[in-house]
Amino acid sequence: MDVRADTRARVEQAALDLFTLNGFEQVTADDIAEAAGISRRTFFRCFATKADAVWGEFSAHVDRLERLLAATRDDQPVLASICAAYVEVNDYAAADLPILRQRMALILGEPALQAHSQVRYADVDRVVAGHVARRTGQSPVALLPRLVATSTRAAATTAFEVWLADGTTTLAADLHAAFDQLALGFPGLRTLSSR
Amino acid sequence: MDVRADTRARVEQAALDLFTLNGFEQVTADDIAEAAGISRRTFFRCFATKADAVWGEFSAHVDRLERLLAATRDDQPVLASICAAYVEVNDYAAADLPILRQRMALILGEPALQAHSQVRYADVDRVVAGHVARRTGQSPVALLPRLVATSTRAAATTAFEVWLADGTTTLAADLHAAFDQLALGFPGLRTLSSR
DNA sequence: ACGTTAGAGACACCCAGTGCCACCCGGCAA
DNA sequence: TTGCCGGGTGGCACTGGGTGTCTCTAACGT
Repeated sequence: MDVRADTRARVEQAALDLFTLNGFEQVTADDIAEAAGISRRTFFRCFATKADAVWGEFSAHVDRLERLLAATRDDQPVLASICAAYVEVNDYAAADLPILRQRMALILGEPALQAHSQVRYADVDRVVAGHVARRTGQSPVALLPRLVATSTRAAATTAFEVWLADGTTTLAADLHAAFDQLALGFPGLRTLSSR
Repeated sequence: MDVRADTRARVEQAALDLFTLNGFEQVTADDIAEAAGISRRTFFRCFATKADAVWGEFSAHVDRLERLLAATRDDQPVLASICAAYVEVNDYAAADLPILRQRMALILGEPALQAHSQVRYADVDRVVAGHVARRTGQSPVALLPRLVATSTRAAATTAFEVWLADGTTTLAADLHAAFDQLALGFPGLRTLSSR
């Protein structure tokens, strides 16, 4: 199983490189298997779908987000705690940033991966909605918890897009900028045509 | 082509009913074709994918949303104009509500359709972001236009979920409730544990 | 009556994903 | 050494979504 984890990482990198080079749709499972030196069947044992090869250990990130939210203090505004948790969970070492860029460029750029991402985001939303529900005493399926969950995730995704496209900003800074707009009801909309 | 549109509608209804009854994944394209009395190949000429059969004339809705946004007056707050446009474009006749419920229950409930929806939503987001960009003089790909687009869409989707789950509320009322929370920076978060 | 053309079916094909079985190899008891 | 066992692997066949292509037919104008 040590070998197994190693294989998984090797397959993942091969897939990432092929997807980046040729586009997600153009790369077949056979291509990845061949590049990684395994059989097609083994590829699908490492990753349930082609798309999963791009997401790495995402469920671990969701678990970490959940723990971070559970550990927040109650005197902190709800949105601030969510923002801090998002920043914390996306605090990568400088050495890991290139691979993060590669991953996110695929996820945000390839239609098939955008589609798949919705399923992953649903897990994130459940966690955030649960946090808001706990803090406000509402049901997790009520309007406010759900709305906060989806719109904070929208903020995070948008911050990622801007970070990816710009290249000069910090992910943490972009996340804070997006959350600030959201928490204040889009004050940027009130300074019209400032250009 | 009169026949064509007629066929399309018949196929769509057959697909909708089969999906509702047996689940999206369980129904094959052959099943739908047989139920509609056409060949499998013809089904895929009516709808590019199985998922598209659920969405009907969605691009027409997006076009209508775009026209509604273009027609808004500039002295109206940006968020208010977007909310009004969303309400307007989702103003169905009472007779059409059952089929809308059926459609949305599938889209919001079936994982495969949730995934597909992301691609459709991207078109909506482009339109809304363009509107915000025009109103604020910013680039459509800047943080604020994108953020407003994604979070208003999140609000609309959440409103749909609540409307669908509740059954006693009006879609317009739920949309307004969600947009109000968003526009005011979630005032509901400040009345903690009111239960 | 004649070609023309769009819609439909038939068929072959590609690829994602799954179930099943056979194999190989390291460990372990007799 | 022999035999058994269990996990990782490959091979293979199969289902199902989606596409390209050919053919047929039926409506159309002249």
